Amino acid sequence: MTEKYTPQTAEPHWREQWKAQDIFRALPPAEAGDAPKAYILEMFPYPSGKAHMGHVRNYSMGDVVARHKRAKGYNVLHPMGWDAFGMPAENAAMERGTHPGKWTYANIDHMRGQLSTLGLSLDWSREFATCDPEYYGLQQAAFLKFLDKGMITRKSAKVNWDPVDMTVLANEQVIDGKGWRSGADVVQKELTQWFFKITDYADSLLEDLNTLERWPEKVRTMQANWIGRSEGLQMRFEFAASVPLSHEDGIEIFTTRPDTLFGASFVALSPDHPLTIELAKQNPDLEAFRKTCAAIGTSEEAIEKADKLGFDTGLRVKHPFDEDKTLPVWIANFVLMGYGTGAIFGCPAHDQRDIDFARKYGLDVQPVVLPDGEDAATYNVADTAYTGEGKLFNSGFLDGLSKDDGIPAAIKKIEEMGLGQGTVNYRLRDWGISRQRYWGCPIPIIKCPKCDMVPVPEADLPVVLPEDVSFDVPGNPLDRHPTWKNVTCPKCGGEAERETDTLDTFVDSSWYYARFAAGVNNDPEEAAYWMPVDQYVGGVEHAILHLLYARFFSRAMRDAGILDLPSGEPFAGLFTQGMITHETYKSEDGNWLSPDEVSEKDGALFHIESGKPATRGAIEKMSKSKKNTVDPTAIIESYGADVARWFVLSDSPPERDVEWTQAGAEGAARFVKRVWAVFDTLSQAPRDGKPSGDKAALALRRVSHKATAGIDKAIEEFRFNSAVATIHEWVGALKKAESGGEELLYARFEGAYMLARCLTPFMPHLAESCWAAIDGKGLVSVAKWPDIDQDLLVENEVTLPVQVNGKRRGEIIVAKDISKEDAEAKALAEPSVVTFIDGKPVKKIIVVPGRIVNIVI
RNA sequence: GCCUCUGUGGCGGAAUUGGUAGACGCGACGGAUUCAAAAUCCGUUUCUGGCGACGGAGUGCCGGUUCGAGUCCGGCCAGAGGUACCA
Repeated sequence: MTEKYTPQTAEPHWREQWKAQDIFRALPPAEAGDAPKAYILEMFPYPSGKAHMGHVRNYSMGDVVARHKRAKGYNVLHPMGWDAFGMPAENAAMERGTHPGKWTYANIDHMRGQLSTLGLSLDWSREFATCDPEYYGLQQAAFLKFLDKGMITRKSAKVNWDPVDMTVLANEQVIDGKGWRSGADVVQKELTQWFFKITDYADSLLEDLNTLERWPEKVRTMQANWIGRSEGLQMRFEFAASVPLSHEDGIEIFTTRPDTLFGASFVALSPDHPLTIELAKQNPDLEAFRKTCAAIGTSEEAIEKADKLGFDTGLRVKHPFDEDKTLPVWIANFVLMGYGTGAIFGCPAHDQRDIDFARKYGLDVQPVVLPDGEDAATYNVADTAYTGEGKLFNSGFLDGLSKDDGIPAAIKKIEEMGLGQGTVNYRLRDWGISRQRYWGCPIPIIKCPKCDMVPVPEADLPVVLPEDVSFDVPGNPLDRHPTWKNVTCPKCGGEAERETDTLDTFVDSSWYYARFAAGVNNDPEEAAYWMPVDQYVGGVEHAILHLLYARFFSRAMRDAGILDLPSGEPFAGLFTQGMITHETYKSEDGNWLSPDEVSEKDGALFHIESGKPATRGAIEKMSKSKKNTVDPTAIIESYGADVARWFVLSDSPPERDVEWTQAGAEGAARFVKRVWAVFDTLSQAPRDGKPSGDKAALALRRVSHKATAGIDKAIEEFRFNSAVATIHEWVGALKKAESGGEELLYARFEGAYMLARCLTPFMPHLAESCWAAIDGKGLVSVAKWPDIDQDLLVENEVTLPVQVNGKRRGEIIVAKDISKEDAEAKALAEPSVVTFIDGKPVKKIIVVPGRIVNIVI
């Protein structure tokens, strides 16, 4: 041992070197030469205050990919910025009286400091925050372009309204129907709001999922289901008797199961259907029913999980195929206004929600699909709807048809009758972007009593948020700001008001990747060069909303002529990572305790400070409220950034959750020492050598070359935990080879020379120190990935397991290319196998070359 | 509720295309070193029967396909993520 490795001094040293030599700056297209480009991006953080271990994991993974690409000769863009608008800043303003901007920028400064200690190979020159006026000004310009191109519309939508705080609440701020601060009953309020017409892109967003080969299958499936394209029938049920209503023609419904029309037993309207509203004006009981439904909430989850509620309007409609039959019209809380026409027909026998409803309110249940093997005379449906395949019966002209044939037949008939037509429907709704909040991007619109909605002239952009606001009074400060709000109309010069709503923060994160790509000069050509992102990395919780919005926005930017991206797809490769979890503890009185406030004595847990008993809770996602967060800074200070990085990349596969443990961190620290010990003994090692016949040397060289190939592949396939395991084995092999002949020592040096470079993506600081210890040229962070001798990867002998009736009974060592016959013969001669065959006749022998021999008796 | 995913030793997990289940790490246990400890190094470690040789069982549960299933199919159970105003 010559020198001890101390991360506390080595890590800052190397970071200074990287900074001084500016090695992580992406080259402009003109300087890149033949190097292919690689745009590596991790989802940028919300500056909530402190970086957490989830950030460490996310950015460590991205950094592995970025550093690996760089070593493979790519021109890499790996930027970082801040998703800086959002509710927590306003909450902080209300709680502490600071300005949201001040709070946000202070957080950014702190978190930038934390992230920079991780040794990430980031190009900081492109950094921005979405709350920078330069950024949101461009966003406002894009908004106006979209408006001009007809991609934006205004319509009414519901919000959660807190009548005490006089403010709009997010769904997560509504707890059991009450406002989180005021505790008041939340009511629903209709507001006219701005919408991006994402539904115009529904087909493109759905179809192009097929082109995203480097996206996880599950994300594509989730998005496809979210878009929810379904072919069906939109048709009218005519009223049985004429009614004094504006909807005198009847009720338009949408169905995906027109084949079951003969099983219809009711028609149901959404509580928000225009007809419902009209009827409620004449009927106080119905109005009361609507209020009951509204109290359930606006989230899909709340509506779907609520008990089925119905209200009989007393109206009746005609069955389209049976003149003698009429159906009752109900209002039902499970019918969503946002989907289809806001009205359905109910076929209880073949739809679970319909049967729940029918059983509750005593409505008819008429089966019309007969499962195979059932008797038409006796078949019935109890409380579980039958949704499977079968033959239609009790269905007039549809009798005997399958579901797939019955659907077009029913549609054809309805079309001939002039009652409706086959249509395509989407679950996807337009994207509501208006928020009644201060800390967001102002919508660049001026509301003029004469000219209506007037875009802010381009020369007046950005519309900057006013600084002089207070949060003493609830509600949106923009709404009561005297000078900012009141302006003159750019069109007529008359008195007018600004739109005081701001944009949904999802808008900010829907195009930041393009802003990074465009570089400091916001050059469209540079954006075209870097786009699309080659590898995007982030949490799986964004699988639907953020990723769908970003896919929409890049298409909209393309079609508005803002971004040159023919495919419209922003992310060519996507990886979704799991969360970091940690153990939780609770005190006697049920309060959360941080794990280091708890100790164990004689098998019992207790709170150190009070001495009172404590209990261990579940292992959960790290969160402040559960007091189970681990501060990355403390870890970095005591163990070094490499240890933190190594830990979050070890053990768990990247897509799965990983539990933070103290023991795991210590294990990582121990490994750093082991690696250093290998390099520390190499200063005297021979630098030159030749491949030779020395057995031990050859074996070690095989290990090194195989490991390098394995790590290379593992990184490309996002199996960092496998790469870590391989590095462990490799270091173990190098360590064992400490003494030996000249040839072995050379093989050891060669291995170390390769290892330093393979280690760089994972533990870049340690790798630099190792590289320096063996006189590597320059910085290892810019060294090329090691070359591999392919000959060393091939084994010529393999061990084949031999099974008898599928159970492993022995093994044989054979040449790699042994013939089936020889393998059979050798397997049959193996003594342990012979015992099990026990003289019985062999029925069959399966030989899978290079894999296995199975003898069936 | 609905959509998606996950489930393997004491723990995190590995297992290529259906082909030796438990790589690698953590922990635990035993040993070496040490006056002692820390650190380090070596060994054992799925459960179970057996002194042993060697068996039996085993990848959330129930069933199926196959020469062969952690992997494929059907049905359950449990947990996680999303559910359109958290980011």
